Amino acid sequence: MSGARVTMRDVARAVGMSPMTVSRALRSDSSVSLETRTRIRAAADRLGYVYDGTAAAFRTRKSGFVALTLPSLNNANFAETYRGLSEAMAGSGMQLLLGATNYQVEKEEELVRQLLARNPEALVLTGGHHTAAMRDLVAARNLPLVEMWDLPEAPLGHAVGVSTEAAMALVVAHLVETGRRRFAFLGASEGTDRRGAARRAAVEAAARSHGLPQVAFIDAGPAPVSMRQGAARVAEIGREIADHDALICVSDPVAFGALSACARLGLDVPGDLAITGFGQFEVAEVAVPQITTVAVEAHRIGEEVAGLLDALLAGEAAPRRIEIAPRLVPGATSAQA
Amino acid sequence: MSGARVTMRDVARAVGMSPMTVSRALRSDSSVSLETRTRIRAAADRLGYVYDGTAAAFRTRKSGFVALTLPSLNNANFAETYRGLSEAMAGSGMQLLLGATNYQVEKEEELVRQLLARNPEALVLTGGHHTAAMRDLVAARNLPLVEMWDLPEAPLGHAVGVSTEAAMALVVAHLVETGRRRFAFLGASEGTDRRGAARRAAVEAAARSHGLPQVAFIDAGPAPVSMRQGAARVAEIGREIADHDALICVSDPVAFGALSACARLGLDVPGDLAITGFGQFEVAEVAVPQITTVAVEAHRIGEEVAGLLDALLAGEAAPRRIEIAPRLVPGATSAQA
DNA sequence: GCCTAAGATGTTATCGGTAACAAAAACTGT
DNA sequence: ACAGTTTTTGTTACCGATAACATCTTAGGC
Repeated sequence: MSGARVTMRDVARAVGMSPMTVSRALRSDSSVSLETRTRIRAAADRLGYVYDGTAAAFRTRKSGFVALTLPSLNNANFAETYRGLSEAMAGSGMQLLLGATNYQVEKEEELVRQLLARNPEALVLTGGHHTAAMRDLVAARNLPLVEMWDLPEAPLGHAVGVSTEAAMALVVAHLVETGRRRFAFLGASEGTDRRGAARRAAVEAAARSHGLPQVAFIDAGPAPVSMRQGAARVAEIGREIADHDALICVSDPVAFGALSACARLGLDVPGDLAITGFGQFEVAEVAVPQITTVAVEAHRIGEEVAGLLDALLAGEAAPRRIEIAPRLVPGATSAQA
Repeated sequence: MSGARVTMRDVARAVGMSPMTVSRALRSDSSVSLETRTRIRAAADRLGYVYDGTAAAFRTRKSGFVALTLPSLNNANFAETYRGLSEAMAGSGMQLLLGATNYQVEKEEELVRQLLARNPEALVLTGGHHTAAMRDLVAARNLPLVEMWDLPEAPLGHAVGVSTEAAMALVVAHLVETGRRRFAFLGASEGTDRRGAARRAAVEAAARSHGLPQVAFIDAGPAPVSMRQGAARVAEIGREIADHDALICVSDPVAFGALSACARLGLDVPGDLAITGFGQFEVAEVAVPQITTVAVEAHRIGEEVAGLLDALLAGEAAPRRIEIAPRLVPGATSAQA
């Protein structure tokens, strides 16, 4: 049952070979004969041997960890990026060490501290905004570093992400084409969501370049904002929301909330008001009417990050910024006015 | 920058003491005199010493990890449980090591192997169904083990979860009260989703006990099934779906998909058909009409698991099973017929 | 046959902390 | 002042895997 743990030595004894050979065999290494290898594998299974990564990490001074921060797990896009990353890294022997920041930069700093204590071989951060202390922390380590989703002009290390400007320009252009000009942006309170703020700024810039009037800002409360907040805020405003003719929402869940509230208010979408979201969440496609959104290849972001890491860990050169092109997915919530 | 790395031995030499004393001083062991401790701390700083957690983990065989498997991150309930767990464990110095199984038991086994390689001090699994090899694997380790969400009669270790029977009985009773009798269950294909299959079985049992006719099964395809699959399947069936008078969906996202499809088909919910979901996802509350669902305190499951782990890691006794009571949240999709 | 190259396996010595036990130094009360 | 405690420091022996180097086979060339 319990007893002493099974080590390579035990496996070695069982097959009458040296622990070194067992080590080589289990790491699927070249120089062990096929027969020996299968014999060792079988013995290991039989004895219930489990590889001790801690010991290996200690000896080789390689933790096998890639540390990763995400704002939240409960977000289809981040979850999908995680999947892409984890699938693409499956063969590499690296393990992901995940932490959630709940959208707070201070939390991120603390989290990164904890993650660094595990001696990760690389660090992947979501977002391009960090505390100064955090930047020092990672600079001192001199680790391969990738920021994702955002696409800073000057990344701390490398970056894989979407140009917010490009993405929001698509939305604004589309709304202009379908005849809208009085825009409002629905997102989280000032200062609580950098990514959202960047989207808003990009919308404003695009609106200016189209010669549109000032874009109104509707505050849905502190981040994270989702369906509930979107719905509540629009419900609170009531039918006056239709003084605008397009409501650009910071994300699809928020857009869905707004859409629901409109339905309850008896407003016609897109007749009285166009609504757009961001992120191509499932709810945008399934909602009635289908919500206009921007698709970002979340899974591919993960894959590209994995590719970068692969190169960086192998000491190869790698592109500093990888831009993932956003794509407009026109839905029925912004059909021709 | 860096030459040879600075170890405790170097620090010890610098202050003329033994490495053991340095070790104690840096861990703020009370048995080191204050003066010695400050002297050692100063020397460590001066020399640029960095504590090697890997070495400590290796020697003490305490990794400070709690390993955790989740079927998917992209699920509000699991994400919330993760949050509950991680928040409740924040002070304990333990770190969560997460892996996603994508709802496959074979994947779970492989994943658990990887996680065990990190010498976690406890293991938390989502679900109560595992491969035999996995059960052996964890039995051999003799680790504190908690299964969550499901509530097996005989847990491998401990369990925190919801009684599926109780939950689905609430739904069935509610539908009977509001005048429905011709039930259909919409969920993933046979054999691809244990948790879903259990819900279906529970619905059938409850229906029998109410003397209702056989519950029809509508196959939404292999797990995981979500909004898209629910919508597609109902769209495919068309208006005949209303031959039933209640559609019990395996989850809220599926229910929302079904609801959308009904809207597109011009069916009146709840007039032509009642719809229920499971899990109190945000979409259930925000959808129009609001979807009847079953609330499970996902965050609390995480907290309770953390409490259990706390006790188990301290070597204290702990309850074998903790049952979280489900609660019906009646929405408009099942209003009185 | 003999010799060399390539292939397969073995030996030794750690990596950097810390548990367990041992001992010296500093107190305590009588 | 001395035995008994308590506090502080030291010694020894690992934890389990693997890098580096050494050794033994086997195959093939001449």
